Formats: sequence, C-alpha cells, structure tokens
Amino acid sequence: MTARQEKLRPLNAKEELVLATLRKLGKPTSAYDLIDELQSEGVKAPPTVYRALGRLIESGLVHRLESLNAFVACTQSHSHDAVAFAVCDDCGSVSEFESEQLSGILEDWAQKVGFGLGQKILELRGRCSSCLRGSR
Amino acid sequence: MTARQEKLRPLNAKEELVLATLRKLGKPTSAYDLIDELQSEGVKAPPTVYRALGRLIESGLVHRLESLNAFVACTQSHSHDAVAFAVCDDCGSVSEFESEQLSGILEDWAQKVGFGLGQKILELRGRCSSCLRGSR
DNA sequence: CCGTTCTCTGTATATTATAACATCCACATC
DNA sequence: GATGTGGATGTTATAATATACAGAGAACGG
Repeated sequence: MTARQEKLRPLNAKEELVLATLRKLGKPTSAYDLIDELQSEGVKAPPTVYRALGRLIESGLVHRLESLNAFVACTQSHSHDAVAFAVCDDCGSVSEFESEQLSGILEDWAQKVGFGLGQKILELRGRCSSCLRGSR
Repeated sequence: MTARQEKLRPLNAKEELVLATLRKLGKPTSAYDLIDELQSEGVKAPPTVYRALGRLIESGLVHRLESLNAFVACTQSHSHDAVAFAVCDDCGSVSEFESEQLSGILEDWAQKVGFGLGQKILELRGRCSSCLRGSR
C-alpha cells in the first residue's frame, strides 16, 4: 500500500535529463517533443528517449498517458494503484488523483470474474476548472 | 441514462464492412489489420478505414482501445457512461463491463474539483480467467 | 590479453494516423 | 441544360509514434 519504487537503480544521465525536462514542461509531452528539447544534450535518437522513458515509468517517476501518446512527470507520491488522470482538452494540463474506492471497485470486479488484474488505465478527458471559467 | 445512438444515420457500405469484420474477428484489431482484411472489398486506404471507424465509434457500435491502438465491436448494449475494458495480455480477448458506482465516483470527483468531465477511458490490463487457468 | 557480459547507442524500419487535395454525385439555381 | 455548391468519398503523400536489430565500448574474470 505504500509508495513503492519498482527498482532502486539510480538514474543515469539521460534519464535525469528526460525527467528534468518533463518536470520543467509540467504537461504531457510526446517522445519526439522531448527529443526536440534535448537534441543538444545528446538525446537525439528515438530509442534513447524511449528507453529513458521506459525506465522512468518502471521507477514510477513518469506516467504514460495512453490516450495522448504522451508522458508526464509524476506529481504525486502515491501507491500507483488506480491513479487516474484528468486531461484538459483545452489547455492540456493534467491532474492526477487516486481513490481507494475506485481501486476497490475495479479489484472487486476482477475478483468476481477471475480476471488477473495488472495495470489500470484511467484517463478522464474534459475541461479543467480554469478553462471552464474562461469558458472558451 | 438509457442507451443512446449518437446519430441515427444508417451505415454506409464500408462502415458495414468494417463493423462486420470487427465482429467476425471478435478481438481488438488495428486499423491496418482491417485494411489487410478488406483490401479486396475496397477498403484499401488508411483514411477510408479511419473514417469508417470514426463514424462507428460516434454511433457507439465500436470502441477504440487507447492502450492498444486498436478497435473492437461493442459487445454490450450499454449507456456508454463509464464502460471499462479488461484486456487479456495473453490472448488479446476483451471484456466490457459497466458500473454505475464507478461512474459515480468519477463524476463525484469531477464535480468536487470543477472538472468538466467528457470521455472516460478505463482499460484494465491483465490476464483473463481462461488464460489464468491455462497458467501459461 | 581475451572472451564474456552488460549497458548504452544509433540506423533503419515498422506501425499508426492525418493533411491536403482531387473527384464524384445529388441537389439547387439560373 | 449549364453552373454552382456542399457533402461524402477517394488518393497520395507525409506526419507522428514506436521498435527491431546490431554495433560500440566499458567492466570484469580468467
């Protein structure tokens, strides 16, 4: 139930770079946009950035947003059980939230039907409160 | 709350073909695999199949699985509120399920934080009961 | 030193998706 | 009938996303 690091291996230089960039940008970013940002820093081939992202995801430091094919730095210290992402379709911002209740429903369902539950992908699309206020 | 067809427009020939093929295959299928299936039937360019899929999705007859970049025929008559998909990573089968409770949690959260909730993407990865029994 | 293993890297290519523009057809207007 | 207009459909090219595969170099044990 507590936050877990999937691996304790320290980050290498490229992983640090990618993580720092995702944190700086603070919003979902595609692998190729990361390459553009990090050309000059030696991250210039797709496999390089995908490998770094893969390991950051394993470590729980980065999330992949399936519905955007993009990546964000994790902003919460959480268990990684049933993390949901709310993506604003106007401004692109993402907020993370977790709910034991949510997690519970999914696990109960899996139990009931005998599904061996692995990753839970929970992404909400819509408009964030500030975009709604701006009412564009 | 009741099942809704987003549009009443009848399906055209290509849409019927794509839908029939997805039903026949009964599992998540990529747009390009559909093209391979339907070459001879006149569905041979990507925009053709993507347009058909787009309209089938609007009509609620097909779902897109974001985590697979693939498409499945809808197997349930449902409201399309908070449909979740359980994808078996071994055999590729998908089962759909719905839960008002699930829907409720997500809507409550959105309400609370002022998020204007649109599409809910809920995909569970894991192993289906028959693959678990086979214990491969 | 030499081979083994491990990590890291880059080239090329596969896969998924859309932009841009041409064409065709049904219907309206003159 | 000629002309236009709008919508669906078709075609070509290309964009965007992702991975297979194999080479290069360090670290280590013999």
